[in-house]
Amino acid sequence: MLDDRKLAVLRAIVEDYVSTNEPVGSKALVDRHNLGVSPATIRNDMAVLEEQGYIQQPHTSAGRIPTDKGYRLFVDRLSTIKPLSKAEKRAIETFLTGAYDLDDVVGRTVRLLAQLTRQVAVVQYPSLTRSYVRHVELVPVATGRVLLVLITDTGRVEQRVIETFHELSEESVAHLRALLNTCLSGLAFGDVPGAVSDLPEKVSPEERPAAAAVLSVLLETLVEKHEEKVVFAGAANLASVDFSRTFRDVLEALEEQVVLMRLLGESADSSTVTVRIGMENPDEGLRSTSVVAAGYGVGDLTLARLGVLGPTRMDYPGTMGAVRAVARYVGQILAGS
Amino acid sequence: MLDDRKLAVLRAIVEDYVSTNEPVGSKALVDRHNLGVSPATIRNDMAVLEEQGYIQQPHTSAGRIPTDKGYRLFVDRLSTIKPLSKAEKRAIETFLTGAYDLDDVVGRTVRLLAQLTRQVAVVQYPSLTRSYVRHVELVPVATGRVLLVLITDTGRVEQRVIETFHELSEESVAHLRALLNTCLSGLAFGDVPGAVSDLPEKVSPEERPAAAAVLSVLLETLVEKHEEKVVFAGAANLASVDFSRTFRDVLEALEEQVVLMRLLGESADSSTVTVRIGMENPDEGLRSTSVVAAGYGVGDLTLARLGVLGPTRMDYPGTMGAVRAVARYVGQILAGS
DNA sequence: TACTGGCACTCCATACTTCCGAGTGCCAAG
DNA sequence: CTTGGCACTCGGAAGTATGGAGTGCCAGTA
Repeated sequence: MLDDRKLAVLRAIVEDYVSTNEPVGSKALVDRHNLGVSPATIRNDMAVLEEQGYIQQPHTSAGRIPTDKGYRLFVDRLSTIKPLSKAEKRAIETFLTGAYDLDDVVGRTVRLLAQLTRQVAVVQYPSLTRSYVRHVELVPVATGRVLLVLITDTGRVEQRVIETFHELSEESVAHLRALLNTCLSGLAFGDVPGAVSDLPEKVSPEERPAAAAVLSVLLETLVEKHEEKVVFAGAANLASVDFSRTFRDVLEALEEQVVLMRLLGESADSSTVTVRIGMENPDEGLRSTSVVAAGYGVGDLTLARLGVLGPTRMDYPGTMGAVRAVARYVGQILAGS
Repeated sequence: MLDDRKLAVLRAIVEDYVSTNEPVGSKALVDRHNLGVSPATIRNDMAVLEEQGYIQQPHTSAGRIPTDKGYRLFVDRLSTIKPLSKAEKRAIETFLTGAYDLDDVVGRTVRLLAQLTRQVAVVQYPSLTRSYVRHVELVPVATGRVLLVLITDTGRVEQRVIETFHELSEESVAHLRALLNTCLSGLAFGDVPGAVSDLPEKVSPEERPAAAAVLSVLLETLVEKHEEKVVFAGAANLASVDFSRTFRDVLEALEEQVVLMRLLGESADSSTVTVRIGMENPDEGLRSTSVVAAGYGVGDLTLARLGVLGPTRMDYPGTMGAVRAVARYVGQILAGS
């Protein structure tokens, strides 16, 4: 259906359009790429490509620009991920080493990715579900209130203030803390719910309501809150691209945690780069953008995802290379700490 | 120099320009505000105001718009802070109650403020220097690495991974932890450096290097890192206003922590609202914006600042009201938890 | 002295027109 | 299947009115 030359034409159109941001015509094509044929031939090919929905013209008698479908074909079959240059790799390394806690790792990563791709970068915090409990700390902060601090083996620290309603003595808190630690230390997060179910029975009756409160918050923290945390950076890079109303929509979408989460999509295999183009995006305001994302984690374990958001008119091979590289390095950093 | 009517004219110009975003002429002025004089008289007044630098015309034969100096006079002498409506107050309350940790409080606050003012909100995390140490936790996370967790009386939790270089036994860690806690619990952060100076001498020689590493990180955490943390929200609100190149500059400035810090300015008395207009801003990219900021804290103690950034053409009374109100509520929330 | 109406003038926006050229589709010939 | 030729389309740039909001100034009035 599409012979080799037509594919070459599509590839050339995508590449030219990405770099010039102007509809590309048949003449310009034969000039810049040495396809050994005349413009008229290219025009025939383009007519076919248009009929099949891979390219379109903004108005009659203008050049062609790729459609979402065209980009999709380009990404799937016509391009290969571009490895980073030596300099870029070095930049990643120097930028990411020296991070001193998880917040810092994530923060640096998102800024790095934004800078590298000159687009908006999005990074999800590593999931807790695959982590192990390293330590649980319970600290009274006021009467009727204790602070629960949860430390994971990946160095992540979670905190919640808990209303116990009943006053708790120092000893009760200490007791509860000891109980929790012996009960939970080393446990995978997923196994925690099962392990604590009988815990209230192990404490004296007057401590029981407080223990129940602590437990309910603990479980809540584990399952609910944390898949959600996502940060982004590089919004300024949006300005250079396209503005108009789109632009406001995109910014609004970016500030919605929920949207941001969906943006990165379902977890695929670690460090496989996935691309979502234009209309393929779930969110309304992002219909004119593309998302390049990859999972990252330690070993085979995908802990979370990170990615880049930009205009559909984007340098896919380069962006995919950057995303893949950063995802790998972050994995290494996490494994090392 | 400027009689009452001229001041009234300036006020009217500011108000009209803010609400319509169009240069305001003499005729429109007498129509909308009932100053009891003719347009010609107003023109004379405007000529004087222009000569003194309070207003200017974008081009000959257009209406006048306020200059930075004009806004300054307006804010200082011609307007009063507008209290929030009942509904808005209720909104603040419902929005801020139910926050479960410091991150959450700050996150909600910044979103609330952005929504309330329809501008970009900026919130600085409460300073640590005025806090007290509630608890110190030391957890080994890998050989040669321990995690230091610092819990404050305001419920803030700080964490850092420390390279100890030497391996530490469980007992050593426990010993160090106990030592730190007895030494530091209840201490004001400012007093910590003095209190720990002789601590390395209290441990056995083989633990000493590790203890030193822990201490140096501890001190670093206390003094350096934390004044810095600032977040913002509502960038989408920038889009509606002015774009052009300015816009990119502003976004870039917002993503720089350092700039963001300077933005809020020096700490004045708690809940006194300060305004910085246009050129008064320290940062290059923000010369066409104004910042309305206030300190917040518990009681007389100013813990940090928060504020709003918008175009110089801004509803100052309303924005100042919102900032002041939010600052107060946040103080209450912090005091309560 | 302070205000007012009148008047000539300025100049920005807007709309309308013209015009160029890049790009197209189609066709007949190689 | 490819190619050169050709008539056609149409968006964007550039030029040209035109209307109206707004100004500054001045002479007249209270």
